[in-house]
Amino acid sequence: MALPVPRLCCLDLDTFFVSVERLLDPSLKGKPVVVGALPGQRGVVTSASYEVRALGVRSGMSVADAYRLAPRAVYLPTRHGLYGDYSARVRRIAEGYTPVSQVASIDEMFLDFSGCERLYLAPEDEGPDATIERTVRRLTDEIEARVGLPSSAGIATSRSVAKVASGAAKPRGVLMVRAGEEQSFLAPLPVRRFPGIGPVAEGKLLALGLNTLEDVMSAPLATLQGVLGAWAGPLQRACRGQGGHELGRERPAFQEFDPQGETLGTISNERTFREDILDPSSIHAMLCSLCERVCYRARKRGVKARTVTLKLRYADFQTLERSRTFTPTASELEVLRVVLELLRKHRQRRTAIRLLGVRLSNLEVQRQLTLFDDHGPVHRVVDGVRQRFGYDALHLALAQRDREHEEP
DNA sequence: TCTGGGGTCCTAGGACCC
DNA sequence: TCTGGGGTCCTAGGACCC
Repeated sequence: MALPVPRLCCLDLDTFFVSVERLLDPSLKGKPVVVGALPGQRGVVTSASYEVRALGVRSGMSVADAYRLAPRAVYLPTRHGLYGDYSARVRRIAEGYTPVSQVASIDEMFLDFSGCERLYLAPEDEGPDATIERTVRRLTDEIEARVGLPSSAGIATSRSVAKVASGAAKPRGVLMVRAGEEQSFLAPLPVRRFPGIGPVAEGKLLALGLNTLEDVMSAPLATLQGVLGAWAGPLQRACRGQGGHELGRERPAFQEFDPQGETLGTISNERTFREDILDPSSIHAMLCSLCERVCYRARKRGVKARTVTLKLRYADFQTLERSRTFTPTASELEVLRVVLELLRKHRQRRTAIRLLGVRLSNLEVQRQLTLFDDHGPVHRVVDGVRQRFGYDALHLALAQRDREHEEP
């Protein structure tokens, strides 16, 4: 008896931020829309409608560049905090379809339909592939009907091929790459389309004359290793459609949740100034505000950080990060003290500053709270007020000043 | 009018310990 | 007077993703 064919599905919302903005303002439908920042502001495109993509606008490019290509488009600021609820609604629908799923980002998730063929079998289906394909189509239809958001999906035997397929299916498409057809599907595509190959790896491959994924599949392994190092082998196997778990970047997909192995990740906030600054009080106020923000998030998650990192970007874009590890904390005053020390010690140039950031890492779950062993009465009161009246209800006095530097 | 903000993962060198 | 490795932690930086 043949082994069951794995059926991984990558579900991806089409032009997600633009689609949500259109949901809230239907007059945007059919219009060229760029989400990112207003023209004249510092920012990059975070979502571009198909109308502006036709003009060459791509997510990631500066809004200034986008404006040159599409001056008549509607420009909207990215409203972080608005999109999460829509993402969660989509997730809940999708999770009703398979027992095993994994969230990859705010607009992308993976579903494992392996072994679900019989669950969804319909009389008209011609084989298990047709059953799964029809089911995924039903899922994207349901998302559109109930949430109002268009999506696309790719189905394949491996995670990375499913991901590439979902991109090829857009917009509003479902594309299945059948077992054994992975290589013929990937072969003609440019190398950059494969997940994990970014601008740097692309440049190296092109310099070797490797332009398509077929070139990568058939290149001698030693050649690939010469430019990509240890990653070459797993990449080549993944390009051949072999295995879904070998890529280092891909955490073992669809594993059981393991609380022991679960990493607590990092918490960071950073901010680009509207204009580069030198004024010490503005710098201080911004750092104060960033420390407040990350510590508030840490306390909400019930974690303390052992490592604090300061990020500093000068006007000419030179960027450095300096960190220090010490006893765990989630107190903004302690974090601020460290951050100011790092700044004093490592800020060598008098060049104006473009961006400041604060990151908490090496996170630890807090010990069991007792009456006298939490973050202290001040934090309890502050966090309580914020819970009721919103984050901006209270700030350290110094942080106030920096609010004048933030975008409206 | 160049270049956001939130992440993950990997590498590499040095310190330190056994 | 010379000379190990292995393991772990810390720091800095870079590639990549959405």
